[in-house]
Amino acid sequence: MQTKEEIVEGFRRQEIQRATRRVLARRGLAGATMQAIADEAGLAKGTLYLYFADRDTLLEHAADGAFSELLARLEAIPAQGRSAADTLRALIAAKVAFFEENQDFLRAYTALRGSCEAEARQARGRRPQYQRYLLLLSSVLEAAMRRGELKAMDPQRVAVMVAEGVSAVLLRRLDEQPPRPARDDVDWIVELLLHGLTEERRTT
Amino acid sequence: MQTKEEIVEGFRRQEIQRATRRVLARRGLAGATMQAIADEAGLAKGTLYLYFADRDTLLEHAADGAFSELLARLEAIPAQGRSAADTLRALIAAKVAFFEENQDFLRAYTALRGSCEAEARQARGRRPQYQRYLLLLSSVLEAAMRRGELKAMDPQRVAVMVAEGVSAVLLRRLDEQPPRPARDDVDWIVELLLHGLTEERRTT
Amino acid sequence: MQTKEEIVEGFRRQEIQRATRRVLARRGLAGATMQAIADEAGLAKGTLYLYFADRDTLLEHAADGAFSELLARLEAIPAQGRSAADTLRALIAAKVAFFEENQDFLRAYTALRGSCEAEARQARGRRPQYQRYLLLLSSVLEAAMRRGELKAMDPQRVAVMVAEGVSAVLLRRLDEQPPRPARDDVDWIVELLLHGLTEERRTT
Amino acid sequence: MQTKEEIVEGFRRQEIQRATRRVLARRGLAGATMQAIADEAGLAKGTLYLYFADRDTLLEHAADGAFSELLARLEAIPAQGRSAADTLRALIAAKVAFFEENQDFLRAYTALRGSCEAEARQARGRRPQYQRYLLLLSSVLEAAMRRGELKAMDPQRVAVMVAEGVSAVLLRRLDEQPPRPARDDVDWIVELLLHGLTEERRTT
DNA sequence: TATGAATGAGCATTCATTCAT
DNA sequence: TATGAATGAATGCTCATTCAT
Repeated sequence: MQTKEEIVEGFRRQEIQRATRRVLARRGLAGATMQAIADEAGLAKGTLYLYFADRDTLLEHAADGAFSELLARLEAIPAQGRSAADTLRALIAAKVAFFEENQDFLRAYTALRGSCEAEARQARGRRPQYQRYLLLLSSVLEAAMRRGELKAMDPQRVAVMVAEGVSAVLLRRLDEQPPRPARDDVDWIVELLLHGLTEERRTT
Repeated sequence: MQTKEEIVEGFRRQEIQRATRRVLARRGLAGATMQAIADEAGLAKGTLYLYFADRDTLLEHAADGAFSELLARLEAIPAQGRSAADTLRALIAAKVAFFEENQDFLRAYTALRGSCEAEARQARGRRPQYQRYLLLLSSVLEAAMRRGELKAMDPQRVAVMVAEGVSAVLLRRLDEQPPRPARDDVDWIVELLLHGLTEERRTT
Repeated sequence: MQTKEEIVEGFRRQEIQRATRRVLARRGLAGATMQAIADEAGLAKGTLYLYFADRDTLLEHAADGAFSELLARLEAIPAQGRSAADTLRALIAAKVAFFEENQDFLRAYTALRGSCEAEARQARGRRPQYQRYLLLLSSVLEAAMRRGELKAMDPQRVAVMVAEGVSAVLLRRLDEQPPRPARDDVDWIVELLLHGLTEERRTT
Repeated sequence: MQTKEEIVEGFRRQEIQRATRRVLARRGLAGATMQAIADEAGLAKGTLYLYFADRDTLLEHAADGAFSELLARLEAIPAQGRSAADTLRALIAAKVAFFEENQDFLRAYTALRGSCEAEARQARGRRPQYQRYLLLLSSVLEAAMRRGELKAMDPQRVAVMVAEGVSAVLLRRLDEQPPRPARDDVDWIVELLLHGLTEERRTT
């Protein structure tokens, strides 16, 4: 616990990451030049290199930072003593809120996935936040399946589908003009996920 | 109908677009330089500018071309005299096949969405293929709803969710090593979409 | 023999090399930026890269070009039917003239030998002009030794000493202000090389 | 004689110069960044500026330091009561030893001569060690000439030739792989310098 | 004195775009 | 129409130098 320096360094890194996300949001991936980021952060270009090895690394960390925050929020949601439906609803609502708040950044983020370099590194490290997110989802699903609340299905695959489906819907929604309040969609999505499209007659 | 010239021009444009997609697939967005595309197309760099105003335009058209093809395939699927479930299955299967065939290009394509310029233009034009795709989906859904095969829900929103959910799952699946045969997932996805996660007892 | 293009390319390369040598002479190694060289050549910076892969390569070729010219002059000197002393005198005189003409460039050139990259590549290819130069010298010496005109010594080592000694003297002389006419030194150097420092009494 | 402070300062300067030479030897001119030198010296980058005005100055002093050492060794060789041949042999042997010991540094040093700034300053100051070295050599030569041991020639010019010839041979030898023991060459060089290339018949 | 975080000018290099042929 | 040599703006990155502590 080497205080002062390490803490200051941590803050600087955070600030730079935040600035990066703002630039990414405002000007897109191509517009996120080191100069633009430095300006946004109120630092000199060279200073960025004291905290991040190169542009790719910085961009990656900027994304990681955002996803870590989302993960933190999701992991703070207690699953205990709640129905799967409620937990799912809570998780999705949190995600919706997060996407609303970070919509600009997320829009640009999609682009990162196409950059060769970044992807190569990702392929190795496999963005751990994402794995933990899937783990979180699938364990909630699995528990509910074991309790008989949900159908027995492969929880991992379902987790991917839920995660990605929701992300994609939310992401594409960002393109809509004007954006309608995302919160409206939570019930909707949950309903679809739980009961599907078919009108089913339930036994009395 | 201004024959010869226009037709030749059309072919050239197609060829260039295809070359662009191949390069995009092989080398990523950053690697898709005008020189690389020209080489792939067997043309000189300058010639590309006779057919497309600039790089952004070319990239956009290259993407449009691919999506037009997908759309053509989907629109060729007859909805008449089939259950909604079957139609949905057919549509999804076609999409899965398309994603399989174009996986490399699609991987790179995601990156396009981060470029400022392209997005600005997109925001205006709103990629018409996508709109038609949604229209196709939602009309299938709406018809089924009217027939009582599916629950009454807002068909537009559901269309978005289905479209995006499926796309996202398929897209992310491309990162998996080794990729498992996508066809396996069709049933799976259809089941989830139609019946949801909940174990429902159906009336006899 | 693919005329036009290849010839034009050859000329351009020559021009660029010459410009490089002028810049090197005027502003030193550190001052020989790509921009400075481009300006001197009356070209755009980017154009240089059409002819040379990178700065290091350009610098190396610039040097090679100069030495090739020196070598050509030396190889044009006939050794046939002349005394070793005369041939040696002619070779040294030619070298002196060359150093006079290229003094500024040569001053800067010394620096190249310190650059890691360049040296690494040199270590492999061992600057062929230099090898040929040594070969030329040592074969002249060897022939004279066989004829009994010169003492029997290892001609290779002597060649190195003569080559380097003369080069070094001429090189360092360039620093002298004001430079005295180098031609004066030819006799001097030849005398030293042939007879040494000792006052010897020759038999009648 | 302002003790303490001045002495400590002197030591620090020496240490920094030595560190600089080590870095220069190990990493070349371009690799000798202020950071690398500071690390090698175990100091902070900023501290270097307390002892040397800027990088150029430091590099120059580092070189001067090495040459001062060489000069000290050479000046310690007594010329009294020895033949010119012996003295010359001793001087050359000492130089050979010095080149052997400092070969890495000397290799890098050559590069310094290409830097504009350094050269400009050098042109003015004319590296005093070099002048003293030439003086040393030429006075030895002159004395021997006066005693009739050596031919009457311009001792200054001969000194330059001897100094430079030997340096150059030794310097280029550093490039040879594998390096043969330099000591072997002393006799060789002395023989050439004293008696030249010509086979002379000496009177009885 | 000593430090090292911050600076920003400067460099090599790339590549979309133009235009004379 | 087609070409590809030439362009030069723009970018990522380095490193000598400064200065608040």
